[in-house]
Amino acid sequence: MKTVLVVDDELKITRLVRDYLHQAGFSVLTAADGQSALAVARSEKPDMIVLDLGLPGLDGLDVTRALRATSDVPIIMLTARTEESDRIVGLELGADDYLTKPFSPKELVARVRAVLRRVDASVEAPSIIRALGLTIDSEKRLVMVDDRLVDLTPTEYDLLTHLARSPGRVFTRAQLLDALHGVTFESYERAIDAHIKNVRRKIESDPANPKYVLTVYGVGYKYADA
Amino acid sequence: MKTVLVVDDELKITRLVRDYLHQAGFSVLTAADGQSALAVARSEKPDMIVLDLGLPGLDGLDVTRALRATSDVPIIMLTARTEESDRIVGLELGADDYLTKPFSPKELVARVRAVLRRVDASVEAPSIIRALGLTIDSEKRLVMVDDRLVDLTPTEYDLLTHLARSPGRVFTRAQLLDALHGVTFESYERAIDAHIKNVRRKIESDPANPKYVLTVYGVGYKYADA
DNA sequence: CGAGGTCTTCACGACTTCTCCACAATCTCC
DNA sequence: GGAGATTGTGGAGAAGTCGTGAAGACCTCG
Repeated sequence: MKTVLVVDDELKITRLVRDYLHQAGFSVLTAADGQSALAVARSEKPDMIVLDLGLPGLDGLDVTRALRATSDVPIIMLTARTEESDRIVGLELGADDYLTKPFSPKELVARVRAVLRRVDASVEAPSIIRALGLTIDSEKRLVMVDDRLVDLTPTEYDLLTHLARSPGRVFTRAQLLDALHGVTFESYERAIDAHIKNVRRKIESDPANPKYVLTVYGVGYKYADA
Repeated sequence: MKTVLVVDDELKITRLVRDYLHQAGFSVLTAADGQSALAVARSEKPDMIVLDLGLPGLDGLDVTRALRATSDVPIIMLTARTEESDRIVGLELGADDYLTKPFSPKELVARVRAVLRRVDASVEAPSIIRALGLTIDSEKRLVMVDDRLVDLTPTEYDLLTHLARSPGRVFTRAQLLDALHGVTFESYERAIDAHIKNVRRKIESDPANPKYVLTVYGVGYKYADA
């Protein structure tokens, strides 16, 4: 799966973009300023970066320059309509595409796909996930367990989908919270347990001996892989 | 594969643009003056035309007029920064986008893609949609529910059509706003709720228990699929 | 510039879901 | 088997979400 780093100081925008990209099947990281963008880019090595030019402190052009010194990760720039000269400088620095704000998120997803396709041909997100007895249709947001349709709340759905996308992979509670809320929030990790309980009650025939959503003692949870 | 005709009298520019478009996977034709541009456009029927306005002899606006008489091939205009009035005339004549010189070739490629995507998307849409009890004739913009003709406002019509084109698929409010206006922030997502309410009042026999336009709690809305 | 229709925004109540807690059950390791 | 840590679980209150009527902003056309 491809990872996209989204950098913008407006929470509303990062959230919107994250949701769209996530629904399009990308794994999404976010950062709100230039410093942390560079840090995340270096440690996580995303497959592409969506970068707002108008950042406080280290701005988007600085970030582009810093990145380009060591990497040719594809970059899509977001610019306010008035920053035409910035845009041109950005393209000269090696950005791959740009969008002016306000922009359509659908358009952004299309551009992200287009840029990634240019780099690597295999970028189509499967909208149907199958794992053991489970089938998830992410367009319709339907979950079937052994051909039985299950009714899940939004959080339960997101949690189960996240686990089932990577069967066998173990997630900590912190990672799952992050997947549900985007930001690693100061919050009660054991809220995850409550959602796990509810998911199990709905999909497991014997919730006390789960077949699908398994506990990894001392670490977290995973979806079964065989 | 899509074919693009590039018209410019400066060889340096046609060559640069040709290379970039070619690398982006397009087949490229070139012409250096208005006369030959028209000739090539007629014989080769390119999928889109990139046209410099400042041509010797028959200029870009003349070419646009001549083309528009018989075809609606998408046109992207290239203009010098000073020719603002030309640009406006060009857009009125039916150009699809424009770029001012000097421009970044990457940017041009992005625009070519965007314009082609727009055109393709509108071609795919079938003109009559049937879904459950609903029939939509998108040429006449008529909606029938159980053989009863319903009078919808433009926004209501667009909203319902968007939902009904993909029965069962869940749309977020942001996606629906995007579909209605192409933009999603700078705007109140719950405006969608108001339109949903109005649509339901017009098409549902019991708006409090809708059969067609359904709420997906915590996510958005969908059109029923079974 | 005014009238009619349309769209956006707001505020409130009804409802659903999430979070958090306390305690019980279970697991790990010695 | 026992001690300590970790996880399961029911339930209550907090937080979030949706439906709705009403008010005003915003067209658009005569």
